[in-house]
Amino acid sequence: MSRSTSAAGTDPGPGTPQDPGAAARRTGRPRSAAADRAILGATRAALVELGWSRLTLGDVAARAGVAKTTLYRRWPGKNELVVDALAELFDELELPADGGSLDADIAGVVLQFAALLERPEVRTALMAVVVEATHDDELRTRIRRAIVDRQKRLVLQGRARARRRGELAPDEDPAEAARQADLIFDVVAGTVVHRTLVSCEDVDPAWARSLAALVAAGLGAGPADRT
Amino acid sequence: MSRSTSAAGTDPGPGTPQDPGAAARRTGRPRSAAADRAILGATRAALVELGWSRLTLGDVAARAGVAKTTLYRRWPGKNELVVDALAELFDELELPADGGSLDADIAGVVLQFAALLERPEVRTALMAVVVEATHDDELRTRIRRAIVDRQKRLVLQGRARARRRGELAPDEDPAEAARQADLIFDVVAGTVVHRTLVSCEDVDPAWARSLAALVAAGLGAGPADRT
Amino acid sequence: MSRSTSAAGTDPGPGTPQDPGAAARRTGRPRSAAADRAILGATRAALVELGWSRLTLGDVAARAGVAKTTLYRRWPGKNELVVDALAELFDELELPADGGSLDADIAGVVLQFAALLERPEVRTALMAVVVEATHDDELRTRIRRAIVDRQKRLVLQGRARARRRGELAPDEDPAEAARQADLIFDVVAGTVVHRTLVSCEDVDPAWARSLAALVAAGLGAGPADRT
Amino acid sequence: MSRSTSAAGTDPGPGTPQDPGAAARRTGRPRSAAADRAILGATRAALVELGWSRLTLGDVAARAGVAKTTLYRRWPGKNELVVDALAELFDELELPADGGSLDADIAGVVLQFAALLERPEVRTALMAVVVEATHDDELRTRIRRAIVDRQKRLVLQGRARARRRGELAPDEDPAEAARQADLIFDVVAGTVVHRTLVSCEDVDPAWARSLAALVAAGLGAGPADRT
DNA sequence: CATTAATCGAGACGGTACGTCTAGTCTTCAG
DNA sequence: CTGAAGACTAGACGTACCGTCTCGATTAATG
Repeated sequence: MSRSTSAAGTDPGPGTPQDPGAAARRTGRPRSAAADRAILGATRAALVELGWSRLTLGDVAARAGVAKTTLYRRWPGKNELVVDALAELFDELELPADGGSLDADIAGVVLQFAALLERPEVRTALMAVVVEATHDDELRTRIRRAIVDRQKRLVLQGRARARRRGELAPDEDPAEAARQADLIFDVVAGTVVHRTLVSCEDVDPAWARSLAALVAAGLGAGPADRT
Repeated sequence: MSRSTSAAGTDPGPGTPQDPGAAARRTGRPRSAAADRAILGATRAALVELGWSRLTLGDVAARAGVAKTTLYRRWPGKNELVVDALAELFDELELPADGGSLDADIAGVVLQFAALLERPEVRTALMAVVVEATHDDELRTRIRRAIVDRQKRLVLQGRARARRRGELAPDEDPAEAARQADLIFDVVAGTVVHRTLVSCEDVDPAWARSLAALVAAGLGAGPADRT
Repeated sequence: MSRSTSAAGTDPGPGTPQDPGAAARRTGRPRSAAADRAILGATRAALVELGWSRLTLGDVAARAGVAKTTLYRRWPGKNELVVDALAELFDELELPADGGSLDADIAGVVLQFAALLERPEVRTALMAVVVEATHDDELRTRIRRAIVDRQKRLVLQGRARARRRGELAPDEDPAEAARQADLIFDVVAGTVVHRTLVSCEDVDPAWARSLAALVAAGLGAGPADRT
Repeated sequence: MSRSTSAAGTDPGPGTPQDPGAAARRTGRPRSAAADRAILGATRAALVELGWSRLTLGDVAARAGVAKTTLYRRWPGKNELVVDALAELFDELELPADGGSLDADIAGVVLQFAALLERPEVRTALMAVVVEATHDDELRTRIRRAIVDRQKRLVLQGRARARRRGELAPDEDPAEAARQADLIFDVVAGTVVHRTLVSCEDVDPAWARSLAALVAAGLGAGPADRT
């Protein structure tokens, strides 16, 4: 498990774990790590049962066996809490084993991302916090750091793998390459989200292959042996 | 203005204006059409200022100079009201003038859709109601009818135009064709939404052309027989 | 029942009952008189069971079968609510039937006042609101109007009766008379309160006669026939 | 300073200073006497600023520069803390110098007690703890020992002095004498409290003389044999 | 002098009540 | 019957204190 950002909450100040050697929080009773775990777990469970809009922090606290204050000490509100609760799931995203071709790799990423989006807690909450971030800059950067960047990494790794295989030409203009990677990311993630949330249809392997083919073709990736 | 669906709200039964000949509501004071307009306008204004989650119906009623009762007589709740307020904007979507090629047509649709999504009230509210619809079937149909189908029409019209131009082969398998149209729709709409809401970057013509090129290439639309 | 001040609450504005003929509250649903009664009754019941410091407005609302908002619409807080709840009891104070002598009349007043103070809701709450009024001018005037003046009236009536009987000389200096009435009032009320709350002993007729004798002697009241 | 009772607080068991010879607390760091003083002082200061109901122990601790733990180690709660904070002030009560007559002595006591009650911390807190004691027997005894008995002593001393002067007949029936002393105590203390808290008027020497005259007359203290 | 054990500051913890806000309904009067 | 006004029930909100607890760091008196 690689995340180290979240759960530091409202007032991480000096002394959060990723601040080693610093004059960490010396004094007072330390925060309970068990409470952190219980709260994030309870949040996901409540999302599954109630959905985003019926989720209340009082209920989360009760499920976690924790006082409301304990919750508010760590997160400023529902939005931030849910972002961190989701982030723990996105931690597990990894580039699937090499599928042998760009098509196959993309399809693998699509399926993995879709599997995440089909979890009811993600389905109900992911876009909800994105919507909230519309009017909240801090929340937006929190989402970017905790969730978006984690996904984007897969796109970059996949591109690198395809270049190694010779399916994609080496980057000539780095800015252009970044632009293209961003586009791919928006296409893959956006399409999966739209399919799942707006069109309300499941992502099956056939659909994933269609999308992957479309993207790969759009990238002008010839078959690997074309070199 | 072409819509005729909405604004019938809670109690559409007999008596909606477009229900001629029926034993329409005979008696009592008729509902004020001015109130309808004021409410939908106030809803959009409030969305711009407050965003989705801070929007309250009491506030909308106050802005519209209308009693809460009047509002609840027409719409069952915040979700439905906002869908109708957005729908008025989506009414204006039309397939842009023929750009001469599939690429150009797609880019035109992308830009038009992006222009809508960059309006703050749409940005904040569109996905919000979609999220709410996750647990609400009626709302989902309402959104589909008032918003989604209106967009999808553009995709179908664009495909038809491309086939007339000879860029796309005529449909062989109608089911396959529908599946492809759905994919295109998810790709275009999903990517634009993701770019706008998650990546938080504006859609400029260059980006629109990139996306259009990717989609067109993915469709296997060569410059076609035009070569 | 003579009171007409209370229960108008926070925002009596124009239109409270005692503002007849004025452009009274014309519009909107009128406040429920039943709720008023239920709340004040529930307040007294809760005081009896819980005492002042454990009394919570949420509990009062629940007992009254009323929402908390209904309660806060009428009273700004616990202090004011309790003052009005007590005031209804003090409404019933009246000068006892003529006892034939100043002594007897004073003893009657003492007993009547003591009977009120021995009710558990009064015992626990009366001085509590007085204490709160230490830092709250508005509360102080509310107490004065709703409770204190109602008691003081008895002193004035008793003095008048004694003068009619010839036990007390007619007032020569009105200012001096007022000062004396105030002193009597502080002595009678203060002593009974102190006996009841601080010394924690019941007021029996014998004690009442002792106090009455002391006060009457201090007033220099000869027996009535002394004229 | 004569008090030696308080400050033993929660855990007086073995080890309070006045528990000599016992197997007193032998080991460990002794409690800071400075903290005791700081806490009681901070309590009075906070009472002056905030009044009884807004006084919080967290605030007292902060003012005293002390942790909440330190405070709770010594006193079980707000009530007991405030009683001890007030008690330090009542320690200073003494029977004023002989005024030459019962009247004058009573007036002196009245003025002295009134001076105490006009201190804002006493005004707001004295009756507050009495009210709390309504439902708390332990607190009632604590108040009686720390405050009430200290005042009552003055009444007894004053009566003794008056008897020595010949203004009062020697006690015939001790029970009757006790009853009379209690009455006097309730009259003097109760009246002063009522004047100060309920009527909200200052006690000036003229008023004190009026009250003293009334009480002395009621006691049947003629100028006695002095005539 | 080292040990020992209670104290200290700091602050997290589970609770409870607060007073406010919003949702959606109901009740009154005016047109 | 509509519409404005506003009271109504219900319940979540985020905050404030309570009194307890867990830390690491001081201190005296004891050994």
